[in-house]
Amino acid sequence: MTQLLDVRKMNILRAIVDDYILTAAPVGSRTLSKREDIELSPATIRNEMSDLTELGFLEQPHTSAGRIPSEKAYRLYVTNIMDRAKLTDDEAEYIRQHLQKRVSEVGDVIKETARMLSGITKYTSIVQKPHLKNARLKHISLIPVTQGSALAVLVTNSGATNSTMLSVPTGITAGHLEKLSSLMNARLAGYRLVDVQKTLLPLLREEVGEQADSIAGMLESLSEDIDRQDYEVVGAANMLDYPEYSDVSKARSFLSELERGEIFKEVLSDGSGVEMTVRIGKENDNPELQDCSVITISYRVGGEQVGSMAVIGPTRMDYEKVVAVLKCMSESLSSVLSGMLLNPSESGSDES
Amino acid sequence: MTQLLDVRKMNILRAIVDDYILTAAPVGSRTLSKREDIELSPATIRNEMSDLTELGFLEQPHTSAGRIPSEKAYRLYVTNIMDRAKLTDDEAEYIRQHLQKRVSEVGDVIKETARMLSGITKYTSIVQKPHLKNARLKHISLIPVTQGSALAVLVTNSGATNSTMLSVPTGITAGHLEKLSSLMNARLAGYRLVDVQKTLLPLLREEVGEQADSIAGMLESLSEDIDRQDYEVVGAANMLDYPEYSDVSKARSFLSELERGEIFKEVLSDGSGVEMTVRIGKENDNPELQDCSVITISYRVGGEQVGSMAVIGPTRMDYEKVVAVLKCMSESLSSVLSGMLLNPSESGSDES
DNA sequence: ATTAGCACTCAAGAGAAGTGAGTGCTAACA
DNA sequence: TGTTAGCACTCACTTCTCTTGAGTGCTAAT
Repeated sequence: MTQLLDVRKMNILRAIVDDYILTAAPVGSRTLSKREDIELSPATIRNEMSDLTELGFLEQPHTSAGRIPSEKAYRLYVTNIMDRAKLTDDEAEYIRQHLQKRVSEVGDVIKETARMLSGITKYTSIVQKPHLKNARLKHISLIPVTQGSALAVLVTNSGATNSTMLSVPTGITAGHLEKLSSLMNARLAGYRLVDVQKTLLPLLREEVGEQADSIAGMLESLSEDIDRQDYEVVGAANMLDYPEYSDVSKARSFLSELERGEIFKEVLSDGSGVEMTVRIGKENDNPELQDCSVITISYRVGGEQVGSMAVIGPTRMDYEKVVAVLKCMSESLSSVLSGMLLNPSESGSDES
Repeated sequence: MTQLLDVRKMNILRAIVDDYILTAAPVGSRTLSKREDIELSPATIRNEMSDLTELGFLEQPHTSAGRIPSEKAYRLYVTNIMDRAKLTDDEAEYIRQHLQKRVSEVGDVIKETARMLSGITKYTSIVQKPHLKNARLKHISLIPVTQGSALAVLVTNSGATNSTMLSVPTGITAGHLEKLSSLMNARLAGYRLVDVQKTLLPLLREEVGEQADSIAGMLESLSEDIDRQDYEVVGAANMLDYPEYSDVSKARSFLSELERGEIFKEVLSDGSGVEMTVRIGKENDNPELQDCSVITISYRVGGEQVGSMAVIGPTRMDYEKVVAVLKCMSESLSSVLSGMLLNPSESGSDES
């Protein structure tokens, strides 16, 4: 798909991107010619740079400034480093170790993942909590709380749990609840929650007979609860370290947008099945992200994709590092969660 | 306790504080003399300002600038507006309405409270989720999840619930869990959770006999869970709107500190029983808050204080508004939560 | 006791000049 | 023909000086 650049142009382009990622300042020909890996005179480099500009890989803020990479250049760059990106064994080990220290609650592991992700990359990280849609219902309890409310506790076969408050209509007694929950266990256990939600809950409504109407609302909010998605965001403040956000009002609008929370749906949009996606600058729909890059990767529990995580940084982010860290983090989180949820006594990547 | 300033000085001081809160710029004598509520010549005002400076209520950034209020001045100011601060009925109604729209989960109500708090004040808000310490245990369920883990669900007599994952040592069967939970229900129900945690859980350990050691860990993490406190923070980005934080590095360190989360303990420190506290500038221990003011108020469920909320803004925050909003918000949240938890079918301020 | 008048201070803004990193083009060179 | 040295040119940035104006304190008059 790409007009292949000759080796020399490639080298120069890569050098420019590398340098710009580091310094955020336009790169000039003399700077490049001083590098060890480029043995050309400034003049020659200028000629090549001129070509690269014409081809759309470089941009010039103004005549007398150096060049900065265009988004097209980043794209090419990313394609190239994609496979190369890998952490050293030490770093990978560090991540795995740290993640396994916190093996109590799923929520804590997610939080720690987000923390490490932003701690290592120095960018902003978002980690989605595992959703339950594809998990199979193992058990449901309806625990009466007051006369007007009950707690529904879902346990899935992957060991994930979720509880939500239901408001119980007057007229439904504890006895009813007990019957309802055993009916649910009989009918729904073993099915994927997404099926429970879409097809089985409505069916169930028919079956309960007289109280059908009163119970409808409860089933509805149960269904809503299954959809509920939650996120951990860490390191938003990191963005203030980059000259891209030295303008306070820009920083402000970025942070506000993050806080609004609508970003998440976009950023972590499944891309169902795709391992990793890289969105560079304008490739992001959200205007607030148009001079950011977002790299997203999914994670799994027992082979099943249950959530994703992302790193958001300026377009000139250190793609190689971020890609490498994300790969490793996804592996580690997948294995830790699988260990916790499927096989809690020991930590392995066993499937039940 | 205070050397009473004469009426004129008071007026001038109040005018200066008012003006400075609005503009964040040093206030000069001419500006003041133009105000309708002050009928004095600039020169006279200068004399008074000179006195006020000597008394420590005003500061001068440099010779040829106006004056800015000292923290001592804010203290005095706050003392004066404390009772006066009150929302109009419309505003109060608006808050109550909005809060009651979201009556499903406690978590949502807390989140909405934080949102409104920062939305109305334009500062940063922190709202603590209600803690359970003083609630009385009504019921506890231990639900087996996998062979190695179980979910403990606490239900209190106030209707609050909490669930936490426990890792179950090998050798403890579902039967054991069932016995344990009925033992717990028999022994612990009706006691305050703080007592359950401090005295009853350890006692229980003796009673379970042979498995005492294996179960100890579970009881331990149950106890930890009761202690767990959680917060909603909203509007951190608002701070970037104020010239106080136009310096990016200052903004950065503030935001980082917020994200670290240690602030919360300090900010929401109970002050058990105290309704409202105002900490101005250096009165805050945390260095990152030393040019902020923090106003904290507690809220209740059924008369019992169960959490608090705070607004953080620059020292020149609009104290009157913040105090008023917090008062109202505390009332509203208390009544909504009491309604939800104690008497879920209708929304009143009834006690069970 | 208050105020008008005046000299003084000082931060902030507007130009003006200098600096330096960068470019593109041309001509010489291997 | 591809590479490089040389040179004139561009333009953001820094530094400096100058001006402006909001503010002060002090003194003398009301």
